[in-house]
Amino acid sequence: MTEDPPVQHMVLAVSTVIFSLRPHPDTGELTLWLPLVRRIREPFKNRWALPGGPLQDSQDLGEAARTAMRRTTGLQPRHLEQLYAFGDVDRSPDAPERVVSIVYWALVRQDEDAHAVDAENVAWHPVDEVPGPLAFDHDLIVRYAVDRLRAKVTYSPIAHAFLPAEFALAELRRVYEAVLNRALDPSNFRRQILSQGTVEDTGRRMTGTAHRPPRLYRSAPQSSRYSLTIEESP
Amino acid sequence: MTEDPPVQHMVLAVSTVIFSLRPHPDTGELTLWLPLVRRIREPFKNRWALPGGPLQDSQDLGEAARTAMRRTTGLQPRHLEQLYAFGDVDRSPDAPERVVSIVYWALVRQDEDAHAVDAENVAWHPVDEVPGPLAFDHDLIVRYAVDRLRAKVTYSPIAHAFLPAEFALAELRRVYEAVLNRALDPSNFRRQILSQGTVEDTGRRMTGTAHRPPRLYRSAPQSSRYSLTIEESP
DNA sequence: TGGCCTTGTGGTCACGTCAACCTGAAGGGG
DNA sequence: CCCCTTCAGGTTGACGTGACCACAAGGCCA
Repeated sequence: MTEDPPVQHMVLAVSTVIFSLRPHPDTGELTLWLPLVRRIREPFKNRWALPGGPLQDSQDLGEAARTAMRRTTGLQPRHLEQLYAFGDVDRSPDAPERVVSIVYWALVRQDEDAHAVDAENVAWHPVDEVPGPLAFDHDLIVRYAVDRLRAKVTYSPIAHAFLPAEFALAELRRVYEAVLNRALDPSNFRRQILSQGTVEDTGRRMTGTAHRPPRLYRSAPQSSRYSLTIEESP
Repeated sequence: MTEDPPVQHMVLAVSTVIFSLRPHPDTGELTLWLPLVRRIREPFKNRWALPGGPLQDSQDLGEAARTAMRRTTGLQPRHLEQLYAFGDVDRSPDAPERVVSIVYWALVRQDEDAHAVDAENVAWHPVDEVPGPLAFDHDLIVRYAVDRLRAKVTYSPIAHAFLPAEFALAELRRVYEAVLNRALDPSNFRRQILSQGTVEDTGRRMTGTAHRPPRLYRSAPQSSRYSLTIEESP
Protein backbone atom coordinates (compact mmCIF):
# COMPACT_ATOMS: atom_id res chain seq x y z
CA MET A 1 0.00 0.00 0.00
CA THR A 2 2.94 2.33 0.09
CA GLU A 3 5.65 2.18 -2.58
CA ASP A 4 5.95 -0.58 -5.13
CA PRO A 5 6.76 -1.53 -8.75
CA PRO A 6 8.38 0.88 -11.26
CA VAL A 7 6.45 2.94 -13.77
CA GLN A 8 7.27 3.20 -17.46
CA HIS A 9 7.89 6.35 -19.50
CA MET A 10 8.62 8.58 -16.58
CA VAL A 11 11.82 10.55 -15.93
CA LEU A 12 12.99 11.89 -12.61
CA ALA A 13 15.18 14.96 -13.02
CA VAL A 14 16.89 17.39 -10.67
CA SER A 15 17.24 21.06 -11.61
CA THR A 16 18.60 24.05 -9.72
CA VAL A 17 17.89 27.76 -9.71
CA ILE A 18 21.29 29.29 -8.98
CA PHE A 19 21.40 32.84 -7.69
CA SER A 20 24.35 35.18 -7.77
CA LEU A 21 24.77 38.94 -7.37
CA ARG A 22 26.30 41.19 -10.01
CA PRO A 23 26.05 44.84 -10.99
CA HIS A 24 23.43 45.45 -13.63
CA PRO A 25 25.15 46.44 -16.90
CA ASP A 26 22.83 49.43 -17.43
CA THR A 27 22.23 50.91 -14.00
CA GLY A 28 25.29 49.57 -12.19
CA GLU A 29 23.10 48.53 -9.27
CA LEU A 30 23.65 45.17 -7.66
CA THR A 31 21.00 42.74 -8.89
CA LEU A 32 20.11 39.05 -8.85
CA TRP A 33 21.43 36.89 -11.67
CA LEU A 34 21.00 33.25 -12.59
CA PRO A 35 22.62 30.94 -15.13
CA LEU A 36 20.61 29.23 -17.85
CA VAL A 37 21.65 26.52 -20.29
CA ARG A 38 20.61 26.31 -23.90
CA ARG A 39 18.96 23.00 -24.75
CA ILE A 40 20.64 21.15 -27.58
CA ARG A 41 17.95 18.46 -27.93
CA GLU A 42 14.21 18.16 -28.33
CA PRO A 43 11.93 18.90 -26.64
CA PHE A 44 12.37 22.67 -26.42
CA LYS A 45 15.55 22.54 -28.49
CA ASN A 46 17.42 25.90 -28.48
CA ARG A 47 15.33 27.24 -25.62
CA TRP A 48 16.95 28.32 -22.36
CA ALA A 49 16.44 26.06 -19.37
CA LEU A 50 17.53 25.60 -15.78
CA PRO A 51 20.72 23.60 -15.29
CA GLY A 52 20.03 20.05 -14.25
CA GLY A 53 19.77 16.52 -15.48
CA PRO A 54 18.35 13.07 -14.83
CA LEU A 55 18.82 11.66 -11.34
CA GLN A 56 21.48 8.97 -11.21
CA ASP A 57 21.08 5.75 -9.27
CA SER A 58 23.81 6.48 -6.80
CA GLN A 59 23.09 10.16 -6.13
CA ASP A 60 21.16 11.76 -3.33
CA LEU A 61 18.89 14.53 -4.54
CA GLY A 62 20.98 17.39 -3.19
CA GLU A 63 24.10 15.75 -4.50
CA ALA A 64 22.60 15.69 -7.98
CA ALA A 65 21.83 19.40 -7.72
CA ARG A 66 25.41 20.08 -6.64
CA THR A 67 26.82 18.05 -9.51
CA ALA A 68 24.75 19.90 -12.09
CA MET A 69 25.88 23.18 -10.55
CA ARG A 70 29.52 22.37 -10.89
CA ARG A 71 29.03 21.09 -14.41
CA THR A 72 27.42 24.30 -15.63
CA THR A 73 29.04 27.04 -13.56
CA GLY A 74 32.06 25.45 -11.95
CA LEU A 75 30.82 26.85 -8.63
CA GLN A 76 30.12 25.43 -5.17
CA PRO A 77 26.82 26.42 -3.58
CA ARG A 78 27.09 28.38 -0.32
CA HIS A 79 23.47 27.59 0.36
CA LEU A 80 21.45 24.80 -1.22
CA GLU A 81 17.84 24.06 -0.45
CA GLN A 82 15.04 22.10 -2.02
CA LEU A 83 12.37 24.26 -3.63
CA TYR A 84 9.57 22.07 -4.92
CA ALA A 85 8.77 18.98 -6.95
CA PHE A 86 7.09 19.83 -10.24
CA GLY A 87 5.29 16.92 -11.81
CA ASP A 88 2.12 17.88 -13.61
CA VAL A 89 1.31 15.43 -16.39
CA ASP A 90 1.14 18.20 -19.02
CA ARG A 91 4.23 20.17 -18.02
CA SER A 92 6.26 18.99 -20.99
CA PRO A 93 3.62 18.70 -23.71
CA ASP A 94 5.89 17.80 -26.60
CA ALA A 95 8.21 15.52 -24.68
CA PRO A 96 8.14 11.80 -25.40
CA GLU A 97 8.15 11.01 -21.67
CA ARG A 98 6.68 12.51 -18.59
CA VAL A 99 9.25 14.47 -16.56
CA VAL A 100 9.05 14.97 -12.81
CA SER A 101 11.57 17.58 -11.70
CA ILE A 102 12.79 18.03 -8.17
CA VAL A 103 14.03 21.59 -8.12
CA TYR A 104 16.61 23.11 -5.78
CA TRP A 105 17.74 26.69 -5.35
CA ALA A 106 21.24 27.77 -4.48
CA LEU A 107 23.25 30.84 -3.54
CA VAL A 108 26.83 31.40 -4.67
CA ARG A 109 29.33 33.89 -3.44
CA GLN A 110 29.58 37.26 -5.09
CA ASP A 111 33.37 37.26 -5.10
CA GLU A 112 33.89 33.81 -6.60
CA ASP A 113 34.26 34.31 -10.28
CA ALA A 114 31.42 32.57 -12.02
CA HIS A 115 33.20 31.08 -14.99
CA ALA A 116 30.84 29.07 -17.14
CA VAL A 117 32.32 25.77 -18.20
CA ASP A 118 30.59 25.80 -21.55
CA ALA A 119 30.54 29.48 -22.43
CA GLU A 120 28.52 29.00 -25.55
CA ASN A 121 25.53 27.21 -24.11
CA VAL A 122 25.57 28.69 -20.63
CA ALA A 123 24.82 32.33 -19.86
CA TRP A 124 23.96 34.42 -16.82
CA HIS A 125 20.92 36.70 -16.87
CA PRO A 126 19.35 39.22 -14.48
CA VAL A 127 16.30 37.50 -12.95
CA ASP A 128 13.96 40.16 -14.32
CA GLU A 129 15.33 39.78 -17.84
CA VAL A 130 15.39 36.06 -18.49
CA PRO A 131 15.22 35.34 -22.24
CA GLY A 132 11.79 33.68 -22.08
CA PRO A 133 9.84 31.71 -22.74
CA LEU A 134 12.03 29.09 -21.12
CA ALA A 135 11.81 25.35 -21.72
CA PHE A 136 9.21 23.28 -19.87
CA ASP A 137 7.59 25.25 -17.03
CA HIS A 138 10.87 26.83 -16.04
CA ASP A 139 9.48 30.38 -16.19
CA LEU A 140 7.11 29.45 -13.42
CA ILE A 141 9.88 27.77 -11.47
CA VAL A 142 12.12 30.83 -11.66
CA ARG A 143 9.34 33.08 -10.42
CA TYR A 144 8.60 30.70 -7.60
CA ALA A 145 12.27 30.48 -6.60
CA VAL A 146 12.63 34.26 -6.53
CA ASP A 147 9.55 34.54 -4.33
CA ARG A 148 10.97 31.96 -1.97
CA LEU A 149 14.36 33.65 -1.80
CA ARG A 150 12.72 37.00 -1.04
CA ALA A 151 10.55 35.48 1.66
CA LYS A 152 13.35 33.53 3.25
CA VAL A 153 15.78 36.42 3.34
CA THR A 154 13.39 38.31 5.61
CA TYR A 155 13.35 35.72 8.38
CA SER A 156 16.59 33.77 7.94
CA PRO A 157 20.22 34.89 7.74
CA ILE A 158 20.89 33.31 4.36
CA ALA A 159 21.96 36.56 2.69
CA HIS A 160 25.42 36.10 4.21
CA ALA A 161 25.91 33.25 1.75
CA PHE A 162 26.39 35.80 -1.03
CA LEU A 163 29.30 37.46 0.77
CA PRO A 164 32.90 36.52 1.57
CA ALA A 165 33.95 35.60 5.10
CA GLU A 166 34.32 39.21 6.21
CA PHE A 167 32.12 42.07 5.10
CA ALA A 168 30.85 45.50 6.01
CA LEU A 169 27.26 46.00 7.07
CA ALA A 170 26.71 48.24 4.07
CA GLU A 171 27.69 45.36 1.79
CA LEU A 172 25.22 43.10 3.55
CA ARG A 173 22.60 45.79 3.24
CA ARG A 174 23.21 46.05 -0.50
CA VAL A 175 22.67 42.29 -0.75
CA TYR A 176 19.31 42.63 0.96
CA GLU A 177 18.43 45.57 -1.27
CA ALA A 178 19.30 43.59 -4.39
CA VAL A 179 17.26 40.59 -3.29
CA LEU A 180 14.24 42.53 -2.04
CA ASN A 181 14.51 45.10 -4.81
CA ARG A 182 13.98 48.10 -2.54
CA ALA A 183 16.09 50.55 -0.58
CA LEU A 184 16.65 49.95 3.12
CA ASP A 185 17.44 52.55 5.75
CA PRO A 186 21.12 52.06 6.69
CA SER A 187 20.57 52.91 10.32
CA ASN A 188 17.55 50.69 10.85
CA PHE A 189 19.16 47.86 8.93
CA ARG A 190 22.18 48.07 11.18
CA ARG A 191 20.07 47.88 14.31
CA GLN A 192 18.07 44.91 13.08
CA ILE A 193 21.05 42.85 11.97
CA LEU A 194 23.01 43.50 15.13
CA SER A 195 20.06 42.76 17.40
CA GLN A 196 19.43 39.37 15.85
CA GLY A 197 22.99 38.27 16.58
CA THR A 198 23.75 36.64 13.25
CA VAL A 199 26.96 38.63 12.71
CA GLU A 200 29.87 39.35 14.99
CA ASP A 201 32.40 42.16 14.95
CA THR A 202 35.90 41.19 13.87
CA GLY A 203 37.37 44.27 15.56
CA ARG A 204 38.98 45.33 12.29
CA ARG A 205 37.96 47.87 9.70
CA MET A 206 38.02 47.91 5.96
CA THR A 207 41.04 49.80 4.60
CA GLY A 208 41.62 51.84 1.49
CA THR A 209 38.05 53.04 1.16
CA ALA A 210 36.95 56.51 0.32
CA HIS A 211 35.17 58.15 3.27
CA ARG A 212 34.81 56.68 6.72
CA PRO A 213 36.12 53.10 6.91
CA PRO A 214 33.41 50.63 7.97
CA ARG A 215 33.81 47.89 10.58
CA LEU A 216 34.27 44.35 9.31
CA TYR A 217 31.92 41.61 10.48
CA ARG A 218 31.75 37.86 9.98
CA SER A 219 28.66 35.68 10.14
CA ALA A 220 28.19 34.21 13.59
CA PRO A 221 28.24 30.42 14.09
CA GLN A 222 24.71 29.17 13.47
CA SER A 223 22.68 27.75 16.30
CA SER A 224 22.42 24.69 14.05
CA ARG A 225 19.00 23.39 15.11
CA TYR A 226 17.65 24.24 11.74
CA SER A 227 14.87 22.79 9.67
CA LEU A 228 15.47 19.11 9.15
CA THR A 229 15.99 19.04 5.43
CA ILE A 230 17.87 22.18 4.60
CA GLU A 231 21.29 21.56 3.19
CA GLU A 232 24.22 23.90 3.26
CA SER A 233 27.78 23.52 2.19
CA PRO A 234 30.92 25.17 3.57
CA MET B 1 21.70 18.89 -20.47
CA THR B 2 18.38 19.05 -18.71
CA GLU B 3 16.11 16.00 -18.51
CA ASP B 4 16.63 12.84 -20.52
CA PRO B 5 16.48 9.02 -20.59
CA PRO B 6 14.82 6.90 -17.85
CA VAL B 7 16.72 5.33 -14.99
CA GLN B 8 16.38 1.72 -13.86
CA HIS B 9 15.54 0.43 -10.40
CA MET B 10 14.04 3.61 -9.14
CA VAL B 11 10.49 4.12 -7.89
CA LEU B 12 8.65 7.41 -7.64
CA ALA B 13 6.02 7.33 -4.90
CA VAL B 14 3.60 9.85 -3.43
CA SER B 15 2.75 9.75 0.28
CA THR B 16 0.62 12.01 2.46
CA VAL B 17 0.66 13.02 6.10
CA ILE B 18 -3.03 13.46 6.90
CA PHE B 19 -3.95 15.52 9.95
CA SER B 20 -7.24 15.44 11.80
CA LEU B 21 -8.36 16.64 15.22
CA ARG B 22 -9.88 14.37 17.85
CA PRO B 23 -10.14 14.34 21.63
CA HIS B 24 -7.33 12.46 23.27
CA PRO B 25 -8.69 9.24 24.83
CA ASP B 26 -6.89 9.87 28.13
CA THR B 27 -7.05 13.60 28.73
CA GLY B 28 -10.05 14.46 26.60
CA GLU B 29 -8.14 17.38 25.11
CA LEU B 30 -8.34 18.05 21.41
CA THR B 31 -5.16 16.78 19.75
CA LEU B 32 -3.64 16.11 16.34
CA TRP B 33 -4.14 12.65 14.85
CA LEU B 34 -2.95 11.01 11.68
CA PRO B 35 -3.76 7.74 9.89
CA LEU B 36 -1.11 5.10 9.25
CA VAL B 37 -1.30 1.94 7.17
CA ARG B 38 0.27 -1.37 8.05
CA ARG B 39 2.57 -2.68 5.33
CA ILE B 40 1.64 -6.10 4.08
CA ARG B 41 4.80 -6.59 1.99
CA GLU B 42 8.54 -6.37 2.31
CA PRO B 43 10.41 -4.17 2.88
CA PHE B 44 9.30 -3.14 6.36
CA LYS B 45 6.52 -5.72 6.36
CA ASN B 46 4.10 -5.26 9.30
CA ARG B 47 5.48 -1.82 10.13
CA TRP B 48 3.26 1.24 10.07
CA ALA B 49 3.72 3.67 7.18
CA LEU B 50 2.24 6.79 5.66
CA PRO B 51 -0.60 6.21 3.20
CA GLY B 52 0.57 6.50 -0.41
CA GLY B 53 1.63 4.53 -3.42
CA PRO B 54 3.52 4.61 -6.69
CA LEU B 55 2.82 7.52 -9.00
CA GLN B 56 0.69 6.53 -11.97
CA ASP B 57 1.38 7.70 -15.51
CA SER B 58 -1.77 9.76 -15.81
CA GLN B 59 -1.78 11.36 -12.37
CA ASP B 60 -0.59 14.77 -11.30
CA LEU B 61 1.31 14.68 -8.01
CA GLY B 62 -1.43 16.26 -5.92
CA GLU B 63 -4.01 14.06 -7.59
CA ALA B 64 -2.03 10.99 -6.54
CA ALA B 65 -2.00 12.24 -2.95
CA ARG B 66 -5.74 12.79 -3.08
CA THR B 67 -6.37 9.32 -4.47
CA ALA B 68 -4.31 7.66 -1.75
CA MET B 69 -6.20 9.68 0.85
CA ARG B 70 -9.57 8.51 -0.34
CA ARG B 71 -8.37 4.93 -0.58
CA THR B 72 -7.18 4.81 3.00
CA THR B 73 -9.52 7.14 4.89
CA GLY B 74 -12.44 7.77 2.56
CA LEU B 75 -11.93 11.49 3.18
CA GLN B 76 -11.50 14.58 1.02
CA PRO B 77 -8.69 16.94 1.98
CA ARG B 78 -9.75 20.46 2.98
CA HIS B 79 -6.19 21.56 2.54
CA LEU B 80 -3.50 19.78 0.56
CA GLU B 81 0.05 21.00 0.15
CA GLN B 82 3.36 19.56 -0.92
CA LEU B 83 5.81 19.01 1.93
CA TYR B 84 9.09 17.76 0.55
CA ALA B 85 10.70 15.22 -1.75
CA PHE B 86 12.66 12.59 0.16
CA GLY B 87 15.14 10.73 -1.98
CA ASP B 88 18.30 9.80 -0.13
CA VAL B 89 19.90 6.71 -1.61
CA ASP B 90 19.94 4.88 1.71
CA ARG B 91 16.45 5.75 2.93
CA SER B 92 15.08 2.26 2.29
CA PRO B 93 18.09 0.07 3.07
CA ASP B 94 16.43 -3.32 2.65
CA ALA B 95 14.30 -2.41 -0.33
CA PRO B 96 15.12 -3.97 -3.71
CA GLU B 97 14.75 -0.60 -5.42
CA ARG B 98 15.50 2.96 -4.58
CA VAL B 99 12.38 4.90 -3.61
CA VAL B 100 11.97 8.63 -4.09
CA SER B 101 8.89 9.85 -2.24
CA ILE B 102 7.13 13.12 -2.89
CA VAL B 103 5.28 13.79 0.33
CA TYR B 104 2.17 15.92 0.82
CA TRP B 105 0.38 16.96 3.96
CA ALA B 106 -3.35 17.41 4.28
CA LEU B 107 -5.98 18.66 6.70
CA VAL B 108 -9.41 17.06 7.03
CA ARG B 109 -12.50 18.38 8.73
CA GLN B 110 -13.08 17.55 12.35
CA ASP B 111 -16.78 16.83 11.85
CA GLU B 112 -16.43 14.51 8.88
CA ASP B 113 -16.31 11.05 10.27
CA ALA B 114 -12.99 9.50 9.45
CA HIS B 115 -14.08 5.99 8.57
CA ALA B 116 -11.14 3.88 7.55
CA VAL B 117 -11.81 1.84 4.43
CA ASP B 118 -9.68 -1.05 5.57
CA ALA B 119 -10.17 -1.01 9.31
CA GLU B 120 -7.70 -3.77 9.96
CA ASN B 121 -4.65 -2.24 8.29
CA VAL B 122 -5.45 1.43 8.79
CA ALA B 123 -5.49 3.16 12.16
CA TRP B 124 -5.44 6.71 13.48
CA HIS B 125 -2.88 7.74 16.09
CA PRO B 126 -2.12 10.90 18.09
CA VAL B 127 0.92 12.51 16.46
CA ASP B 128 2.93 12.26 19.68
CA GLU B 129 2.16 8.57 20.07
CA VAL B 130 2.85 7.05 16.65
CA PRO B 131 3.68 3.35 16.97
CA GLY B 132 7.29 3.69 15.84
CA PRO B 133 9.61 2.97 14.38
CA LEU B 134 7.73 3.51 11.16
CA ALA B 135 8.70 2.10 7.76
CA PHE B 136 11.34 3.85 5.66
CA ASP B 137 12.16 7.32 7.04
CA HIS B 138 8.54 8.04 7.82
CA ASP B 139 9.28 8.98 11.45
CA LEU B 140 11.38 11.86 10.16
CA ILE B 141 8.70 12.82 7.67
CA VAL B 142 5.99 12.94 10.33
CA ARG B 143 8.12 15.16 12.54
CA TYR B 144 8.87 17.43 9.63
CA ALA B 145 5.20 17.66 8.65
CA VAL B 146 4.16 18.56 12.21
CA ASP B 147 6.80 21.29 12.30
CA ARG B 148 5.57 22.68 9.03
CA LEU B 149 1.92 22.62 10.12
CA ARG B 150 2.81 24.42 13.36
CA ALA B 151 4.81 27.04 11.49
CA LYS B 152 2.21 27.59 8.81
CA VAL B 153 -0.68 27.92 11.21
CA THR B 154 1.00 30.95 12.76
CA TYR B 155 1.08 32.98 9.56
CA SER B 156 -1.65 31.54 7.37
CA PRO B 157 -5.37 30.96 8.01
CA ILE B 158 -5.27 27.23 7.30
CA ALA B 159 -6.64 26.21 10.70
CA HIS B 160 -10.14 26.91 9.37
CA ALA B 161 -9.77 23.79 7.25
CA PHE B 162 -10.28 21.66 10.35
CA LEU B 163 -13.68 23.22 11.08
CA PRO B 164 -17.13 23.09 9.47
CA ALA B 165 -18.52 26.05 7.52
CA GLU B 166 -19.66 27.91 10.63
CA PHE B 167 -17.88 27.94 13.94
CA ALA B 168 -17.37 29.88 17.15
CA LEU B 169 -14.10 31.67 17.82
CA ALA B 170 -13.51 29.44 20.84
CA GLU B 171 -13.66 26.40 18.56
CA LEU B 172 -11.10 27.98 16.25
CA ARG B 173 -8.97 28.79 19.25
CA ARG B 174 -9.11 25.18 20.42
CA VAL B 175 -7.87 24.15 16.97
CA TYR B 176 -4.89 26.47 17.29
CA GLU B 177 -4.23 25.21 20.80
CA ALA B 178 -4.30 21.60 19.63
CA VAL B 179 -1.93 22.30 16.75
CA LEU B 180 0.49 24.50 18.68
CA ASN B 181 0.16 22.42 21.83
CA ARG B 182 -0.16 25.39 24.16
CA ALA B 183 -2.91 27.48 25.70
CA LEU B 184 -3.87 30.78 24.06
CA ASP B 185 -5.44 33.78 25.71
CA PRO B 186 -9.08 33.92 24.50
CA SER B 187 -9.18 37.68 24.44
CA ASN B 188 -5.94 38.19 22.55
CA PHE B 189 -6.79 35.36 20.16
CA ARG B 190 -10.10 37.01 19.38
CA ARG B 191 -8.43 40.34 18.61
CA GLN B 192 -5.78 38.78 16.38
CA ILE B 193 -8.19 36.70 14.33
CA LEU B 194 -10.67 39.53 13.85
CA SER B 195 -7.97 42.05 12.92
CA GLN B 196 -6.55 39.85 10.19
CA GLY B 197 -9.93 39.64 8.49
CA THR B 198 -9.91 35.95 7.71
CA VAL B 199 -13.31 35.31 9.31
CA GLU B 200 -16.60 37.13 9.01
CA ASP B 201 -19.55 37.31 11.37
CA THR B 202 -22.65 35.40 10.26
CA GLY B 203 -24.84 37.48 12.58
CA ARG B 204 -26.14 34.34 14.24
CA ARG B 205 -25.20 32.68 17.48
CA MET B 206 -24.75 29.10 18.52
CA THR B 207 -27.80 27.73 20.30
CA GLY B 208 -28.27 25.15 23.01
CA THR B 209 -24.96 25.82 24.67
CA ALA B 210 -24.41 26.10 28.37
CA HIS B 211 -23.42 29.63 29.39
CA ARG B 212 -23.31 32.60 27.08
CA PRO B 213 -23.96 31.65 23.45
CA PRO B 214 -21.03 32.54 21.17
CA ARG B 215 -21.30 34.27 17.81
CA LEU B 216 -20.94 32.12 14.71
CA TYR B 217 -18.35 33.00 12.09
CA ARG B 218 -17.44 31.65 8.69
CA SER B 219 -14.08 31.81 6.96
CA ALA B 220 -13.84 34.84 4.70
CA PRO B 221 -13.29 34.40 0.95
CA GLN B 222 -9.54 34.14 0.40
CA SER B 223 -7.70 36.87 -1.44
CA SER B 224 -6.53 34.03 -3.74
CA ARG B 225 -3.13 35.42 -4.70
CA TYR B 226 -1.47 32.70 -2.77
CA SER B 227 1.76 30.83 -3.24
CA LEU B 228 1.91 29.41 -6.75
CA THR B 229 1.91 25.74 -5.97
CA ILE B 230 -0.37 25.32 -3.03
CA GLU B 231 -3.39 23.23 -3.72
CA GLU B 232 -6.65 23.33 -1.87
CA SER B 233 -9.94 21.61 -2.43
CA PRO B 234 -13.48 22.78 -1.66
C1' DT C 1 45.76 73.08 4.53
C1' DG C 2 41.07 73.48 5.29
C1' DG C 3 36.44 73.26 3.95
C1' DC C 4 33.23 70.03 1.61
C1' DC C 5 31.25 65.72 0.50
C1' DT C 6 30.17 61.06 1.26
C1' DT C 7 29.44 57.18 3.97
C1' DG C 8 29.40 54.92 8.58
C1' DT C 9 27.55 54.93 13.34
C1' DG C 10 24.48 56.02 16.98
C1' DG C 11 20.26 57.96 18.89
C1' DT C 12 15.27 59.82 19.21
C1' DC C 13 10.42 59.66 18.48
C1' DA C 14 5.83 58.11 16.96
C1' DC C 15 3.33 54.29 15.92
C1' DG C 16 1.62 49.52 15.76
C1' DT C 17 1.63 44.85 17.67
C1' DC C 18 1.25 41.78 21.30
C1' DA C 19 1.07 39.43 25.91
C1' DA C 20 -0.88 39.92 30.37
C1' DC C 21 -4.58 41.34 32.76
C1' DC C 22 -9.20 43.36 34.10
C1' DT C 23 -14.27 44.18 33.69
C1' DG C 24 -18.80 43.48 32.28
C1' DA C 25 -22.40 40.52 29.43
C1' DA C 26 -25.21 36.53 28.94
C1' DG C 27 -26.75 32.37 29.55
C1' DG C 28 -27.53 27.61 32.40
C1' DG C 29 -27.58 25.00 36.78
C1' DG C 30 -27.81 24.25 41.71
C1' DC D 1 -32.23 33.69 42.65
C1' DC D 2 -27.42 33.56 43.26
C1' DC D 3 -23.30 31.56 41.37
C1' DC D 4 -20.47 29.75 37.90
C1' DT D 5 -18.75 29.58 33.35
C1' DT D 6 -17.86 31.29 28.97
C1' DC D 7 -18.11 35.22 25.68
C1' DA D 8 -16.87 39.96 24.55
C1' DG D 9 -14.36 44.11 24.86
C1' DG D 10 -11.00 47.30 26.88
C1' DT D 11 -6.42 48.85 29.29
C1' DT D 12 -1.60 48.83 30.08
C1' DG D 13 3.28 48.22 29.41
C1' DA D 14 7.09 46.06 26.76
C1' DC D 15 8.97 45.70 22.42
C1' DG D 16 10.01 46.08 17.42
C1' DT D 17 10.06 49.10 13.46
C1' DG D 18 10.10 53.02 10.17
C1' DA D 19 11.14 57.84 9.63
C1' DC D 20 14.21 61.05 10.78
C1' DC D 21 18.24 63.61 12.89
C1' DA D 22 23.11 64.38 14.40
C1' DC D 23 27.73 63.39 14.70
C1' DA D 24 32.13 60.72 13.21
C1' DA D 25 35.73 59.87 10.10
C1' DG D 26 37.94 59.56 6.25
C1' DG D 27 39.12 61.21 1.07
C1' DC D 28 38.92 64.93 -2.37
C1' DC D 29 39.71 69.35 -4.24
C1' DA D 30 40.32 74.31 -4.32
